Amino acid sequence: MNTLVPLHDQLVLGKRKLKAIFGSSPSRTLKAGELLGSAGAGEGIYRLRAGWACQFHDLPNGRRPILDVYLPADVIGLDGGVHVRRLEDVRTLTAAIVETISIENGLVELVADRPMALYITFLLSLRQRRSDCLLAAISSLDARGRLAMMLLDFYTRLRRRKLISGPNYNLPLSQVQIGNYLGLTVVHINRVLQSLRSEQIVDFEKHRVTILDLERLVFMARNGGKAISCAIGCEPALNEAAA
Amino acid sequence: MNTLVPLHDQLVLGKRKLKAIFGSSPSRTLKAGELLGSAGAGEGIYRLRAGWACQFHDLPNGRRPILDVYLPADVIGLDGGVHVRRLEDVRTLTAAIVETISIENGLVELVADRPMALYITFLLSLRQRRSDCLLAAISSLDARGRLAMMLLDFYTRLRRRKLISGPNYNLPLSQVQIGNYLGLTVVHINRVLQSLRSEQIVDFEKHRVTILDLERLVFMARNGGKAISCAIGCEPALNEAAA
DNA sequence: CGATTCCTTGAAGGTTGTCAACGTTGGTGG
DNA sequence: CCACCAACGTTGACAACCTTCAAGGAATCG
Repeated sequence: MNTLVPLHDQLVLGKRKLKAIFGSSPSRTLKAGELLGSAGAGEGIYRLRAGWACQFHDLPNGRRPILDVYLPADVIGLDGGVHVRRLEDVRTLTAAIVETISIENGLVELVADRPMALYITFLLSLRQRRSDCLLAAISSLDARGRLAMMLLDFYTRLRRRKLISGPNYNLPLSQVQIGNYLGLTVVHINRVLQSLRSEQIVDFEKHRVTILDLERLVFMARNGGKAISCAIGCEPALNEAAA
Repeated sequence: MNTLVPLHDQLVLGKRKLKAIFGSSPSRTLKAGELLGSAGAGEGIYRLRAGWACQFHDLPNGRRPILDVYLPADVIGLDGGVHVRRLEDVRTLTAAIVETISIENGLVELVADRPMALYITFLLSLRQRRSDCLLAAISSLDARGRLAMMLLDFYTRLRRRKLISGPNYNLPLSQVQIGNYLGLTVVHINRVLQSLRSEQIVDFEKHRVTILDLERLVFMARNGGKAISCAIGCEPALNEAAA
């Protein structure tokens, strides 16, 4: 544990460096629904200066589940920087400003710097962690639990970045897209959203989320929708390591 | 694309270096069901020289979904190498031999070498890709599709590493664990497995998988269980970029 | 041999999907 | 300004997939 502080310092340094590189990179303004990798053939590395984006995964099935949702300040495309093939595509959900590192071997150069290499592995593990949480939620929570998880996730991420301060935020996903993200159908999403509103837990209207009862929302995101009479240890705690 | 070959060379070099480091690291022999990170307090980086392992995610719910399954030669714990907190734990599924890089800041040192840093990001993106596929399967395939996906995934991974050559392999997961991996219950896994056997598609008995009809299995892993009368483009193709 | 875990089977019920229709919204062009 | 269109939201009825509960049998291990 004695080497933990220098590690942290290196991460901070790497973060700063990467930010500087993105800052001096060309930035584009995109409208809602545009592909991030539209221009060139090769994959790039992106950073959302503003706006939301999301990552699809095309199935031969015809379905297009959403694998991840990116918020302002997120870095996109670090995975896949080494791969050749591409099953996914990333699209903006809103109008957005994107900073791009377009060099084909961008990752090769970034990784040459040790703090930045560390920070990149850190970012990759963050994305992995998001996938893990979503996966856990989808495979073991019912619809209400998943919805609660999603709404809380966006809420805490926005809050941590100081993009919001109150109990409400803008969620630029249609109900169809929410369904594709959570592995449910529109119809069901709609019904669950209504029941959540009628129970004064969350309100989602006109792409505007208002959290009415944070405690119950947290509880549902952990335990699923059906009320479980829990004896011990159900005190909701919202602490997340903000490394 | 002109810089692609050197990138590939660097990856090969990084792979070799990492393998060498693991080779000269202490290796332990574990029995089935043991924690990988049992000994020390800090997290380590592991490599399975032999045996299977899997990663759980504890939910306050009481459930323990399985997030990933590791096969021989897989590297474990690169994600989380930077994190402090830990929601997951990794356990062996069989008796196993594990090579360990136990240094608290192992990742910091590894990343200092550029080819190795690149290879590590490559490994991280591989794991991410597995999560993405599993997520896509769980959120948009029915039980038969998910099971087909899983069985095919292990099959191709083992085949690519030349650990098997025929149409059958050893799968050290109980039906309960398969359920936790695919987001289904034991009972249903059991029924679906039986129907797959009765239809001469796959046989799973005594932890032994035998693929009887690869073509139909691939089709189900892509389109789900219910027979869809597809007009065009349903020729199953098993090509995967073996980067 | 006992004990535990695992597999198996049945019946009943619930959460979710499908289908279909209609209302709403927002943008576009005449 | 209005008509049109497309995407999105909403609602109901019904079916299907899957879960839950319960119990008995098989396998594994000390």
